[in-house]
Amino acid sequence: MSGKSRYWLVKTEPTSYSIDDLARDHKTYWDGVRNYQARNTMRDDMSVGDKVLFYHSNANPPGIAGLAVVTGPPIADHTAFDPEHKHFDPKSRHDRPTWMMIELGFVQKFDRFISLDELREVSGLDDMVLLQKGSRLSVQPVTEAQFHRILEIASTIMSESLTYQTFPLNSSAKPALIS
DNA sequence: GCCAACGTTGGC
DNA sequence: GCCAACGTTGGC
Repeated sequence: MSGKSRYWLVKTEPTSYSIDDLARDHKTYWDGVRNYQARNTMRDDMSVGDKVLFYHSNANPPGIAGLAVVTGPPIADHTAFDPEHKHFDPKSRHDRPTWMMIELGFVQKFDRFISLDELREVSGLDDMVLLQKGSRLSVQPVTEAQFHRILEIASTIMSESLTYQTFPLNSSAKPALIS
């Protein structure tokens, strides 16, 4: 096992595929990525078990909606082979696929999403790829420290939401650590 | 809808 | 290899 990041962030427009869709499907192929750097990340660096922040872009507000996990290794993105498909790419051939995808499994939907504004405000996340000017990568690395900082924020959010309930706090209601 | 910041394409 | 034109991303 290499020393590369085991934490990632993926972007998706919720109108096309949201955290609720992933919760419903339990897992999904992360197809349609048509950027070489993102492709390389999926092909070369992601492995089953890696932890993933699930980000809603072009949303109101944009932000991290929950957690996912890599459940399937990189394989050819079959949508590139289908001339009828929106993401068809004639360059990609079965014997030498241009585009790859991994499979993602649902872990958790946050009670309240962590908005982009909030991510910019809190400490410890200044270096996140997501927050860099002009950053548009749809699959990007996250450091272990950044990942745990975000779980910390999510955990605070989860306990805040519990204070509105009338029954006793249930300690198991915190975000589950995936390991 | 606007538009900044990229990434890709293709003529040369 | 250069770079202008074009297409896309994604916040606002």
